[in-house]
Amino acid sequence: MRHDGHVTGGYLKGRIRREDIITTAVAVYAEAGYHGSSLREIARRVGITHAGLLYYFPTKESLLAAVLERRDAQDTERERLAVPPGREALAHLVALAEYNVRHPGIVDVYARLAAEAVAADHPAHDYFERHYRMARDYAVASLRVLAERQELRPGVDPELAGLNLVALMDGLQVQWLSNGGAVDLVGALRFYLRDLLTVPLD
Amino acid sequence: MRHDGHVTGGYLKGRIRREDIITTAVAVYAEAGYHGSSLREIARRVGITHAGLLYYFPTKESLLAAVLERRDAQDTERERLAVPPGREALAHLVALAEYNVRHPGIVDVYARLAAEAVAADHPAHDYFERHYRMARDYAVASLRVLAERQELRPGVDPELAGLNLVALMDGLQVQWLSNGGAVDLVGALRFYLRDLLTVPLD
DNA sequence: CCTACCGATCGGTAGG
DNA sequence: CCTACCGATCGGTAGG
Repeated sequence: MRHDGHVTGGYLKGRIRREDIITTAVAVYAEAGYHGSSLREIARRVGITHAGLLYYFPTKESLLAAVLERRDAQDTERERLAVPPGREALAHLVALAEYNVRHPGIVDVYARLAAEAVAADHPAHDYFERHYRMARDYAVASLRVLAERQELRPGVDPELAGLNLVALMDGLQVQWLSNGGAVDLVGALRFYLRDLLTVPLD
Repeated sequence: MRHDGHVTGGYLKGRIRREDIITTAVAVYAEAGYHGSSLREIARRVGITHAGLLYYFPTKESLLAAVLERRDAQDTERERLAVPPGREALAHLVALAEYNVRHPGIVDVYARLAAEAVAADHPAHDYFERHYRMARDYAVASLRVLAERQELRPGVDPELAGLNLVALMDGLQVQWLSNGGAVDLVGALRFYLRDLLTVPLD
């Protein structure tokens, strides 16, 4: 208990401050990318100095790592990716796209970082390589399940269609961002999936 | 004629130097993006100082504009985009993808710039918005032509399939770049088109 | 968490 | 095209 009557709660204030910094970093990354963002700008929005920020995250890279970790945790939580591959998983994919369309900031960071991280020496390169591989495997596995149940249109290769599904979502996001949301991202995704299946998703 | 016997050719040397600078800029953009590139690094590779580079391109932005202009000119030349929308146009798209796969550097610049230019205040923003719109219109028009000839699989909406085609090419490029070419970009594109048509492309 | 600082790098300009 | 410079900004550190 401090003399002003407030309880600091041990490390609680520190954890809140860390979360605050991460949230702010996401917003700044969305505007300027990772390389284009400065610790000073992020710190300014949080209300501390850039040296103060470095007290919580010792390097610029460690802050990026924290941003990516939190994103993974949130995705897993929200979409309950524990859902086994299959029809329900594809429905979740559409739900995720719908969520993203309502939260352009998230899409923005992601698209920007993914493109930056194409460079092999980018600090997020391995993260995105892993992320894409997992997304592809999940999509392919889901389509394989449908194929076994004869719910996939004849001639559709689960391997290639799964790769295309992930690529399509990515490409649609970039176009959707580029022209300020005029592209019907969710409609195009639904069309692709409906066209692939013999039994509609919903 | 100079005393060393060489002919400078009036403005020829200048034009060659300009081309040299643009070519070098493309390579550096591919490695570091636009914002991440410095005039000093580009100038160093060309063998002049950054102040010397600014003699040819007065600002960093004007160099970017020159890069994009040359890319457009080359695309139009190589793929003879004068080809009217239709079956042949789609075949050209596959040929372009095959060409790109053999020239990763070009894909790299493009993917990086497109993602950077998502930001409304990026100097290449308008360029990419225009580029995407033209690509979409061209794809949609081509699919409409096929639809009239009953060469499109029933149920395929030319509007959505055209949007998806452009998005797919973009998304495939990013994944292909991310994992060092292990993704079968051309195969996936061919599969998508074959699946769309009732009469094979080739 | 802050003040104060470091070395490095940036785009651009002056003046030739 | 170059030398020499400017003001601004960067990530990171010392020392408290």
